[in-house]
Amino acid sequence: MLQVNEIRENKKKFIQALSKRGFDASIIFGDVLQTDELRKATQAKLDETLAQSNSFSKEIGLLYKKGEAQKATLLKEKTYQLKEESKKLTETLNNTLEKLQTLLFTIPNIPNDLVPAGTDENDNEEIFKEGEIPILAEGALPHWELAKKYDLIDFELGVKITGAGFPVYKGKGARLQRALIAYFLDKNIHAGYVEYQVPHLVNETSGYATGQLPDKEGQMYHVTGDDLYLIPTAEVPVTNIFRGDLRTHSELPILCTGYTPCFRREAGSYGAHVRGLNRLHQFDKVEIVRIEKPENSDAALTKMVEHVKGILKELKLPYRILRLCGGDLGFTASLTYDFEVFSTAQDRWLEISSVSNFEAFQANRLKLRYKDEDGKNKLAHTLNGSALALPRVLAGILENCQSPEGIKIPAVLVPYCGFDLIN
RNA sequence: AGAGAGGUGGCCGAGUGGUCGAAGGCGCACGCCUGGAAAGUGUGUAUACGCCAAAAGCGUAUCGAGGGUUCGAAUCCCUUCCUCUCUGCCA
Repeated sequence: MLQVNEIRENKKKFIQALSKRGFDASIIFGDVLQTDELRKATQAKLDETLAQSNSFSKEIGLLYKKGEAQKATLLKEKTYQLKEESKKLTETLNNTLEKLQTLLFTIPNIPNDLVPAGTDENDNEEIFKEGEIPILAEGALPHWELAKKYDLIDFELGVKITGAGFPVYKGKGARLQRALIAYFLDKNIHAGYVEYQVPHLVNETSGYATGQLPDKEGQMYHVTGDDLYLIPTAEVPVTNIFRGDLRTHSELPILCTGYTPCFRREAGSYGAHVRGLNRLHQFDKVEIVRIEKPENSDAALTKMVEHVKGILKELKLPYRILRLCGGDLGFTASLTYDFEVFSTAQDRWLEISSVSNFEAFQANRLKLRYKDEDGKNKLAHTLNGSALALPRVLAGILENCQSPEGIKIPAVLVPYCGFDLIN
């Protein structure tokens, strides 16, 4: 959520920046500023009314003490009108505030200067590429075939138990999953992130605070009996740890990591692109989250990108980094880098990580602030990224590391899973 | 799930209708004292919004949240959330 003051001060700049998303903000900004003016005026009037009524009340109290009940009764009469007025003003104020909030909720974050204009993923900018794309032997298989061949993942069993998109991992498949989680967490901890284990269901307030609600209501599984949502990413519970906090500057930056399963309804897409592990309703992910001072958030994003690069390099997976264009940028993000691993057998890139700076957008909803060096309270910046999402990393490993002898496990994972070959 | 108790500032804790944003203590900050420290002592120490160029200052709101009664609510009433104790259930 943007701050009204920022909109007022940077209206032109923001409209221009938002146009990179294909979002025309000119009308809604006008609405916002107008509504805010009304809010201010109403508030001022209300404050004045209440001030007067407060002073009368004090006087009445004093008069009673002095035993001058008659004078007090006279004064009481005067307050009735003020009361009426303040009731009306309060109602107007509440309506205005609600309207303002509703308006603000529909405005996406301002794209960073680096964000290229564009409408969809074709306009994303490739900024980095690393790792060799292996030349696979004749008859190389996509991961879902490999998973079947080596009995690693049972998709049908998941359908039986739950439904499509809920795979069952088995034997070395399950062990590899567990190894990846442990490996990622260790890498993150080593880089200074503190590990958290958080709830997998969150309340409505948390959903609003990180921006999943109301924007992506349909994407989350809703447990109606208790009015809770299954988390679509650890970002939600982890970031909400800091909801409402007022920290001191010396506490920042705060670095967190956590493993959770992620639940996504993802209605809409069919065909080969959702086969196997490509798109699931439940998958595992290790997330990193940072709370930063505004002046450091750009550098922090770079650090996160470098960190993820380091992991992929160790895994020896061919990958590239994309800078998302305005049209592909998430609602709450200001700048996002997507990591994609190359799936050789499918001959396509698969997204495995998304690293974003949300600047103050989330913090404003979260009311996450810190006291800076001058004692001023400021909104912090929040960032997060996957390090990493499991299924497509697994797909990448299966497909790129396959050989006639079997699947050769990347060396860094061997200590974690306890085997170096799947055959 | 049932019965009871309770939610007050960074923390502890007083406050049951009137100048209460809230006693007192702890903590913290700054100063005094000291050769230095401790002790002692003085001052200060919430957040949001608004007015003001800004500071100072002022106004308004906030004692879990929402609503009500009242001229006036931390204090009374209703709803709701949460915590604790006992009972029940349970990995």
